[in-house]
Amino acid sequence: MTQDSQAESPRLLVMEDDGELAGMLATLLHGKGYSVDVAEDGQRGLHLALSRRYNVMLIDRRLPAIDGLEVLIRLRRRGVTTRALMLTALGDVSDRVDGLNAGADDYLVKPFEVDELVARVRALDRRFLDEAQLVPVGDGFLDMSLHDVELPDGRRVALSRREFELLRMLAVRPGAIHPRDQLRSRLFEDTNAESIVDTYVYYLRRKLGTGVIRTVRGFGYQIGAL
Amino acid sequence: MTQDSQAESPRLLVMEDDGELAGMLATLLHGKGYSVDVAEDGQRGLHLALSRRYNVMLIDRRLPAIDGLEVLIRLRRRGVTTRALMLTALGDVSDRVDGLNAGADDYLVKPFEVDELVARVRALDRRFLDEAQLVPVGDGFLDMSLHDVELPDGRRVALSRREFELLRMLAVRPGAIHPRDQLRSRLFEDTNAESIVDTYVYYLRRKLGTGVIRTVRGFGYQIGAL
DNA sequence: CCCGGCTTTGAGGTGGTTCTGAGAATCAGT
DNA sequence: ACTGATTCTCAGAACCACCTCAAAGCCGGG
Repeated sequence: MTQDSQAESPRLLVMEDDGELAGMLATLLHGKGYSVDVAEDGQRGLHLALSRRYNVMLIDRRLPAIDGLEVLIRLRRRGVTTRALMLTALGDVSDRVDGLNAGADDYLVKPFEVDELVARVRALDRRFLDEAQLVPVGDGFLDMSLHDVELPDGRRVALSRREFELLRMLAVRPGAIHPRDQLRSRLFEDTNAESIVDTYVYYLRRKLGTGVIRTVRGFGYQIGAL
Repeated sequence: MTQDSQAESPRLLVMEDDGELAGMLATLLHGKGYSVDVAEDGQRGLHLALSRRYNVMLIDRRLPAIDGLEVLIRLRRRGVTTRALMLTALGDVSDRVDGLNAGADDYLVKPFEVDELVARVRALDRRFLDEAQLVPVGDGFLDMSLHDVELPDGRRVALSRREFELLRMLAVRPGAIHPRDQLRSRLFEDTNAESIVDTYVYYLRRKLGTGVIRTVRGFGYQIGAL
């Protein structure tokens, strides 16, 4: 599908129910070189944020279907670390505090100045790390668009959807330990088997060699670093 | 104060020329568990930020000697990445944009709500903690994210879950004496053996050497502090 | 509809971890 | 130095996390 997503432009997700404002934001940010998706309610926003990768999300505090704050909480609970800029109504301080505690990286009070919005988005975007096309795993590279791995000897091994998702999760934050429970709830939501993660780690190791994914007994799995 | 406040609590640097406000901030944040240094002008602020390590800096936009914005720019140019929260005067939008472009991670408009300041500082601090964090233990370092210890000779020793929990407990408040009963009730809730803590101290000493954890006979164990 | 790959499930084995207890060593006070 | 209390050492057993892998279920393409 999105073959041409080689486009280097940073991706934004705007969750805003006011169509006019949303359109304005999209136009504005597009003009600044961003690729913008718009979700008009929390439901769609949540879905988009889970299924695609964004550099920054703009989330209106109040949204239909699922409230903006709730969307953010669910995303963070699922391990999504995408930078979030929360848009709040004027004057409600506790709202902002709630947003920050829910995992927002910043917020902006409506109505806001255009300059400022752009500056904030830029600031958050600068902090954005991943979203690379080729992510190093072990001595090879995970190709995000082809869903395969290029090994140091040049061989390419294809990954199944689940294998890819698991490896991506690990690879995006190299060095970090990913608790097995977190991996399980994020990747295998409605699965009963306790050892589903283990099994896929096993599959990956069989394909990539045993040196890539490290087990941290009692905690989880880790990639890269050391 | 006491020289042992080394790695104990998160460290903040407040650059603020209004003595009253500075004092208020220091008291407030100290009450929230932070260790706070105050610089009354840009000169000193710059010097402190360069010579010591802080988790978060609060910088007043306007400062004597060297302007706050200028301080931040110089720090960033020198490669200092410490999170910076800029305090700006009311209503000056371009000021804030300048601040963010200069490398500020966030800003706050004066006058501000106390809750909000704390929430912002917490948010920034959390971001800081996510990036590794090494806590000194003896002559080595406890790596909080990797759950292991880096010894002075470069060797790394892995810790089991319990070993890690115990060592972290001791390491987080260096110099403090941790009563053995307190350790036992917190770490080994449902365990019968009276000497379970002793055993794990033994395991740790075997891995880290005998000089790291000190026994305070009749009371408990202690780490760091001479 | 049938085939082949993907996903899920669970059983069995392995080895590190945790708990337990008991004797040896050490310490503080007399 | 003696003595009782405290701490250290350590090994064995129970436990549990993890690995391996086969088989059954699922789903989509031919």
